[in-house]
Amino acid sequence: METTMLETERAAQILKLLGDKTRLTMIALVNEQDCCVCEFVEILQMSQPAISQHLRKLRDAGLVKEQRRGQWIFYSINKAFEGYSMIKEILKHVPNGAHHFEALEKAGLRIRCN
Amino acid sequence: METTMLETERAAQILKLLGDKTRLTMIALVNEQDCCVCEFVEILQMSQPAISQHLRKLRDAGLVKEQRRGQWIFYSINKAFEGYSMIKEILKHVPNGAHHFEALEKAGLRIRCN
DNA sequence: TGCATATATAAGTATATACTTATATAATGA
DNA sequence: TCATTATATAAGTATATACTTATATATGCA
Repeated sequence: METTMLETERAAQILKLLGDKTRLTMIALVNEQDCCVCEFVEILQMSQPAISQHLRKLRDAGLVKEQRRGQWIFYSINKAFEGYSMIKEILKHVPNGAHHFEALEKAGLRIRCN
Repeated sequence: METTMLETERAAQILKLLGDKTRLTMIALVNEQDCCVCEFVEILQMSQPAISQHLRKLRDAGLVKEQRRGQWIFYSINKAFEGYSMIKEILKHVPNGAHHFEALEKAGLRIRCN
């Protein structure tokens, strides 16, 4: 696994984005699988505009990508992002996002679209 | 090297502290060697109170330790900090602090005290 | 076409943050 | 003891941040 070096200022920008519980959880989630906005809302128990605003920050900075599938917009982690290797390391120290999806599945709230 | 897991909220707190160029540079510096306040001031070209206030945040959170040596107070990285293993990984992606000390040395501004 | 659902954006607001200047505290050395 | 140096703290301020509520946009479906 390669280690991409970042300028200090660039690294600080990325760390600042991750330095918020909501966004850090979001990244842990998309690191597991693609996730649509309404799923974020359900998992994080926050208002839809609040979720959208966090996602915009992550997308604008390039950490995540968005893709429309029908009426839903799915977010995924951007593996081409220059900070991706640092993010992956950070995520090794943070609880995995998978259990959130399992809980959603149990509650029947997981979106399935093709 | 061990990987200490953190709660998401705790990890976010730490990342937020590192999500500032000044503090991230400070951590990169103390990861190399102990550093006193006037050296931080010289290297970072910021006012002494601004430096002290950043150091207080890092110390209060446990990322760094302080130790008085005569008239100087030296700061060092706290290897016993629960987030230390994550920080070490992050620093692999960030420019090393060593060149700053070399520049100080050249300028004759490095403090030597025992 | 028209309504419902999913998402984004805009505007407003309370709080947090990173500085500034002024001052306090602590150690050194004449 | 007094002046100097190193550092911390306090108070003030401008800006950034993370929400809120209201509204706009886009898709799907009857």
